[in-house]
Amino acid sequence: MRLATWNVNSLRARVDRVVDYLVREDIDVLAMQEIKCTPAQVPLAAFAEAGYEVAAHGLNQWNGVAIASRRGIADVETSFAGQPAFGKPGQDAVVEARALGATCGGVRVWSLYVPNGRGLDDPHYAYKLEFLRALREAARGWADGTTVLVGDFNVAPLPTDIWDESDPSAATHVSPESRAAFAALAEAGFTELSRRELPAERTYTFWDYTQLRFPRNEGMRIDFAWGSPAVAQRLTALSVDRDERKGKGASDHVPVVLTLAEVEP
DNA sequence: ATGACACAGAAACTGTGA
Repeated sequence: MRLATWNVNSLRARVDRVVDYLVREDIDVLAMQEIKCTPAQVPLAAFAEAGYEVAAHGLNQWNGVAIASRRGIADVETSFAGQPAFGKPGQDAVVEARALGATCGGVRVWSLYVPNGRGLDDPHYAYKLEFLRALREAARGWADGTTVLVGDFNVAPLPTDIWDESDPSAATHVSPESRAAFAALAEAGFTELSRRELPAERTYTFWDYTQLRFPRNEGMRIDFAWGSPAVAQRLTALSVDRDERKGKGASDHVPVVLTLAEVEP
């Protein structure tokens, strides 16, 4: 099975590129983040013509997560137990569209969009840390299954995962608290699968649209795949599809794709 | 060349992203 994760930065703006990618790269399951639309607005026909079903969760133009699969898509959940809510002061807090679980081809897939954090003194930062803490607690109950947690974690775990650790726009991605909250997912029994498969230096999954960040390869590695032991055992390959950042109409993130050995039925 | 922000929704700008 080939399973990918991709922050698409608007599914409606990117659907042609996304479906082209699925077909060209022979992807079975794609977890998407930042679809920026409601389920009713998802361009289902383009996926269906290519043989994919889609489950989506989106409340408005912000955030939004989805999974496309040609291996079936069952038991959809639109949040995890304990997932925190967020709201501006004076507004009701809402559990945002940042997690979608579904079972595809025998693998429990969670498409995750961890809050950015915005700034170290912003309430959004506490929300980010709480989201990662709650995810860790929920994940303890998933570790004995065939489960992957994939998506945009908005954390650059190591100094080598960012072109410049002093970039002020990435303060919430490199803070000790964010890095500790990310690393603590291992306490739930999961393993981050990309680390041993990718070169350590300057292997990024995101490049800002501005300031020639992509041609200069000034990016961040913030999209990851955590696997339960059953998934980690089946991993045969993992790569970053850097070419998807090229050209007009690209997302600012690229896909991370995993190949899992098939199990005998 | 891999190239100089993009998206959505509301309203001709603002919020958000990282």
